[in-house]
Amino acid sequence: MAKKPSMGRQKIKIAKIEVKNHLQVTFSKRRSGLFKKASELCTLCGVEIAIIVFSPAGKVFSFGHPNVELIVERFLNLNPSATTNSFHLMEAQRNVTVRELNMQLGQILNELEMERKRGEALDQMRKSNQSHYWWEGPIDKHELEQLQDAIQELKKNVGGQVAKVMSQVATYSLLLGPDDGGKDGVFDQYEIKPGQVFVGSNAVVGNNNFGYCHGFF
Amino acid sequence: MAKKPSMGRQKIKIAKIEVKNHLQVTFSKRRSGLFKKASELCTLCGVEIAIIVFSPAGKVFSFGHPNVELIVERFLNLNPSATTNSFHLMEAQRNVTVRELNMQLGQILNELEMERKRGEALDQMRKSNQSHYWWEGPIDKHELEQLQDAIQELKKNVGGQVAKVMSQVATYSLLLGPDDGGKDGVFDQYEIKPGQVFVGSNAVVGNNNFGYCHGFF
DNA sequence: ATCTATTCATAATA
DNA sequence: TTATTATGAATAGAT
Repeated sequence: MAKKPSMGRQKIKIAKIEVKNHLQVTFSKRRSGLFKKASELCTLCGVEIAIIVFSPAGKVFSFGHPNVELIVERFLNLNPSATTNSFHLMEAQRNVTVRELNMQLGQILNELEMERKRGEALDQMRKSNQSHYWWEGPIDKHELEQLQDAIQELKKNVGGQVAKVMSQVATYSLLLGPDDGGKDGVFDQYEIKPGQVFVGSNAVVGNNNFGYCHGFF
Repeated sequence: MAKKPSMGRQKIKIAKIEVKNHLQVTFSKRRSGLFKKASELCTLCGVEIAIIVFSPAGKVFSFGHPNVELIVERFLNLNPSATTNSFHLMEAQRNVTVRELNMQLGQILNELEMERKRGEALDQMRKSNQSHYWWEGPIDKHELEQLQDAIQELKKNVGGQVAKVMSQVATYSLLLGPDDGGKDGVFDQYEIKPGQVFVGSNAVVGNNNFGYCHGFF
């Protein structure tokens, strides 16, 4: 039997591999190689990495330390640009605004409740005024004072609340800008079948323990 | 001059490099190597990749083809779990909240309107009593009308915003599908200084043209 | 950043 | 997919 000396690794041109089968093999090998390099970088340098790969076959492979989501989240938060950006900014802003609006609404409701109760006094008064000349009788001045105070309060408090709310709304509008209609969700042309989940690492030299990985090896 | 035969590449243990300077050098080299591998994988296999690296120094480096955001977005959309998920939950809750806020607003506005009318009645009453009673206050119809206008404005503006927000949220929820509980936002311990932007690729063998890259080399 | 001597990754093949 | 092996590439250490 003659030896069959493999040609060993041959130099290749970095260009799209056309032979499907060949491509699949190369993809598999290089993907695992890439993930291994990533894990080594994590361990050696104590960095945090996320890698997401969409294969032409429509599979998703990902590697992440400590996990993809965490890193992606961080990236999106501190990278206010493009699509992501408007979305996240909006999120944050809306969050704040809604919360505050809610609080103020609560206050307003309280004010209204108070006003309504005092308003009852007005009703009573008017009723009694119908039956006789109110300015002649021993009118309950106290009630009227209360009512006046109530109105003043309403004006002060509710008016203030409204002003606050309005200014917030104005700010909100400013931040959001003139309703860009906002595009939502991006969709890919692939048929997506999530890769299997892989937890921990094997086949990785060293004592790495990377928590999260899709389609590793 | 005697030759100085370098030891060449030495085998290293895959473990955290402690010598800071050394670590920095290794990080730099391996990061560029990783990105190069990634770009080659893109070209060879026609895949789409995003890599995000948080250095211990708090810098962010990223590589993406066609760009990081697109891929990350896609990943999050088809991977509604963990962190991502908190978004959904938050969205849903907010959806409810906004809806309720809207209702409350409506009610409040109605009630304010009623109170306003009552206030007018009081005003009339007070006017007729003007000459007789000292407790006349500085409350007048005009001010109440201003308040009404303010409320009207509020209704218009806030109402519009709420409607927009709600429709967006609804669309978002639909796209993302049903929620399944999740943890909340994550924050990192690093001081973040975004890396420099790099567009295009150099030092990459072949004719790759990757559109987006942070801190490449 | 540059230079080797080495280790490591992987193309070809089975 | 896994294994083999000869070779191309990446890189640790030093400059």
